[in-house]
Amino acid sequence: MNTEGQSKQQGDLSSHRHNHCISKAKTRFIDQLKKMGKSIGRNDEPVLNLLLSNHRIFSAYDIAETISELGKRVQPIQIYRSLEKLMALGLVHRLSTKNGFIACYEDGECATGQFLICTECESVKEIDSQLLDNEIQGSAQENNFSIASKSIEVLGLCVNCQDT
Amino acid sequence: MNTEGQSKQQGDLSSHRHNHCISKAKTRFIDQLKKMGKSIGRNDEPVLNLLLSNHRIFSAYDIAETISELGKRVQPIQIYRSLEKLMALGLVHRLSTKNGFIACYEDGECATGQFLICTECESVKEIDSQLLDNEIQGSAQENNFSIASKSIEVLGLCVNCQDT
DNA sequence: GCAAATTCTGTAATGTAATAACATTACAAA
DNA sequence: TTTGTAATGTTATTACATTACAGAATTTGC
Repeated sequence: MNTEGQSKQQGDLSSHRHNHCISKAKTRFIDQLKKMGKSIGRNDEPVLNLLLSNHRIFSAYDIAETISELGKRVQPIQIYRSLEKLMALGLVHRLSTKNGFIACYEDGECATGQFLICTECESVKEIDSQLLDNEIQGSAQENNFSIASKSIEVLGLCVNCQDT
Repeated sequence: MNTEGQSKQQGDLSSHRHNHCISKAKTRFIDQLKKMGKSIGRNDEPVLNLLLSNHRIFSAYDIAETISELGKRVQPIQIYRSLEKLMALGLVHRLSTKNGFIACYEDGECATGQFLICTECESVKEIDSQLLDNEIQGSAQENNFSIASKSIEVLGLCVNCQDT
C-alpha cells in the first residue's frame, strides 16, 4: 500500500476524539459478537485498535506488519479473518478502490458507507447522505435488483492537498 | 476471476444491439486517439471488441487468455495498456469491487459510471442517475473536496438470479 | 533521406492482495 | 477421557497489477 510516506501520514484529524470512539466501538463489538455466539479473537482487538486510532487506510498487509512488530508474528490471512468479523459488524469498511480498510467513524457505527478519499494523503471522509442512499435504492428497485452491499467511493483531493 | 462457468455466462442481453454500439464505439475510439496524437495499438481493437460484444465483467487475465487463444500470445501487461487507453477515452470502466473491466453501454459513451453488479451471474447494469451524481457533487463541495473520479458499485442479485 | 527522439511492443520478473488447504491448539460439554 | 467445535497458525497457491528493459516501429526535425 505504500507505507514509506512522503506527503502521507494524514487522516489523523487531531480534533477527533479517538479515545471516545474507540471505547464505544469496542463495547459494541464485544456485545455484537456475544449476540452472534462468537468470541473475540486474539487479533481482533489489536486490529480494531489500530484502525480506530488512525482513521486512515490500511492494507491487510500493513496491518499484519504493524501488529507483528508489536509482538508475535501475524500472517495476512489472520488479519483478513479479523477484518471479516469487523466488517460483518459494520465497524470496518473495505475500500475497494484502494485495496484497503478503514474504521468507521461515528462511534464505530457505520454510516451509509459513502467515502471521499484523498488520493494524495489517503485521508478519508465518510459522508452519509440519506438522499444518495435513497436514490440508489430507487434505481435498484426500478431494475428489480436486490441490493446486498454498496461501494460508493469518490477519489480526488481533500482541502489540504489541493494547493499545489 | 473464475472463468470455468457454472451459472455464469450471462450479461449478454440478446435484446441489445451489439453490432450497433460496437461500430459506434470503434469510430469514436479511433477519432479520439487521433485527437490525442496517439495511434491505435495492435491489441486495442481485440480488447474493445471482446468487451463490447459481451457486456459482462472480464479481468485483465481473462482478456489476455481469451485473446491469446485467438492467435498470438498476449500478456496481461499488454492488456492493461490497452485498457488504460480505453478507460481514458471513457469506453471502458474498471469495476474495483470485482477487479474487472466492462465496456460502457450507450454507444460506447460513458454514462455517470454507476453500476448494479450481480454477484451471481456477473452481469452489469449501468444506471445513470443525474440526481445521484448531483448529490455526490454537493457532498464533495460541502467538504471542499475536488473530485477526480467516482466509483459507484452496488452489489447484489439481478432479476434472473433472485429466484433460488 | 537520415538520424534523433518518441512511442509502441514483447518478455520476464517482481510486487501486492487475497484465499485455499491443512495441521494444531484451546476449551467446553458429554 | 473422549469428543466436538471454533479459533489459530503455517505454508502454499491463486489472482491481480506493475516494473524494468530491450527491441521494433513511427514520428519529427534537419
